[in-house]
Amino acid sequence: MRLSAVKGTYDVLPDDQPRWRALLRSTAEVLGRAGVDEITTPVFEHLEVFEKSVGESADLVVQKEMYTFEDRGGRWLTLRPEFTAGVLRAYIEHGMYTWPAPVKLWSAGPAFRAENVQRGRFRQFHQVNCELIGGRSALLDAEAIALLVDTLRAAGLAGVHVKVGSVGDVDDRERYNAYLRQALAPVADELSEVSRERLRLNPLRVLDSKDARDQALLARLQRPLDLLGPEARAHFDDVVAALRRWDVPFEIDPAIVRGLDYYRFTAFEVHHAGIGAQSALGGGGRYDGLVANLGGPDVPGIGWAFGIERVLDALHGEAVALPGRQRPLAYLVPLDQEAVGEVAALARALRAEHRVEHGYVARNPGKGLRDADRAGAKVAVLRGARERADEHVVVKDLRSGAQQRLALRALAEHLRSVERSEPNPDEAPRHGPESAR
RNA sequence: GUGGAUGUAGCUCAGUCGGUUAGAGCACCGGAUUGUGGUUCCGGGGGUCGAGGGUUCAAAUCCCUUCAUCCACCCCA
Repeated sequence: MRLSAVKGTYDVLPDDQPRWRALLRSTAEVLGRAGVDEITTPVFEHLEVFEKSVGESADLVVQKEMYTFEDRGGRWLTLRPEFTAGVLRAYIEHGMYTWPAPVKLWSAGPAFRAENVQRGRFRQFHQVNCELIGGRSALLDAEAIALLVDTLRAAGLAGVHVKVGSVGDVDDRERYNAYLRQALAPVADELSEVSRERLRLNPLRVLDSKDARDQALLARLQRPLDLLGPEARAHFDDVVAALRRWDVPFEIDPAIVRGLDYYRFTAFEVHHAGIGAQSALGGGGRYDGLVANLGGPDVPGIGWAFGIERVLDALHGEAVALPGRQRPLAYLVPLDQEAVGEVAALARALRAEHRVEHGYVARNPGKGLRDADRAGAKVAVLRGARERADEHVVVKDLRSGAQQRLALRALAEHLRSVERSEPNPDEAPRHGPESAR
């Protein structure tokens, strides 16, 4: 049987690479200006890193969807299903709690979950992750949300919908769960099967129901936001005030819910309408207590992640112009055997400044120009016996068809002027978050 | 784990009352054009019709099984 990529994995082909690079470049720019430094952590960690991060309530599902294996040394290792746990492990391991707070870190790379695939959901997927660690201020919550929005905008996305809510503290959550059980008990028979099951296992998640009748029943109920304690309420109000002051567009979602229970206070999601059922581009929240769970000091933090595949999907849907594969400025055609070596040496010199390709076997001009055309070059440079006689090359502009004989030593300057007159789109400066607004 | 749709050339697809050597467009190679490309014209290579089994004189087509892909459910760090 023919070999194929593993289910849920895929290849990023050359034509797609510039889109990835552009997204990561603008991300690094926006986050860097905000004082967020990049950190790269391993793609696998000790199983315990993820076990401890999800805590006791480690949903069986969550465990089941981790790629865990035993290595030859008998260590139980897990391919990261998310970034936060690994980044916090590094934060603790390197004593970053002694650095001036807050410590701001971002990362990008693959993550792995053994899920069933559908649009926007893969088994190896890629995320950009950002953590602001070591501060309780609501300004950090607002900054995190603003950075997520700014990053997506800098990537060129317009149609992002930001939902902000709060899951409160531990007491708030317990209180709301109790309220839900009590409020829904009388109408349990009218709930969908899925929601009845959720009510039993994890009442909060009933709020996520996609069933219209469920939502009708829920409409009369109080939302988590309505039952927040005074501390969480004040924190949330501060976050909202900061976002409004900064003109960050968002809507309050009083029913926002997180699957894992390490989240405290602020929770947020960013959605996009054009990417199918998995409409979340990303999301995040505050996780006071997580660092302590992982064996570090009791340091609070807030973080988010977005899915690179989903953002690229959304960009495609918005028909945002994205760079394609880079094309050579010049393609050098050897017209005889001796010229093969000559153009190779010439290309090597010209590559100090430009993308230059060349043929590896002697071609007649017809074939050679076709090669140059297919390579997508702006100009073709021909070299054969006639040119060798007086140290010239023939330079042909493949767009206009204009052709000239040029002294070999004048070629570099000529190519420079071609490049100046029509810069490669991939090298053109991209707009920043300001111009995207 | 569940449901639906789809699997035919490198890519996008046509081809079902079962009936010659299975087609198109794009891509690729060659020629028209042995020192001038991209347009055009002519020609060519390329197929276990996802796989296995069955029915039939005859299967891409009908039946069974299986695998894969996509979308959705479930779940969602």
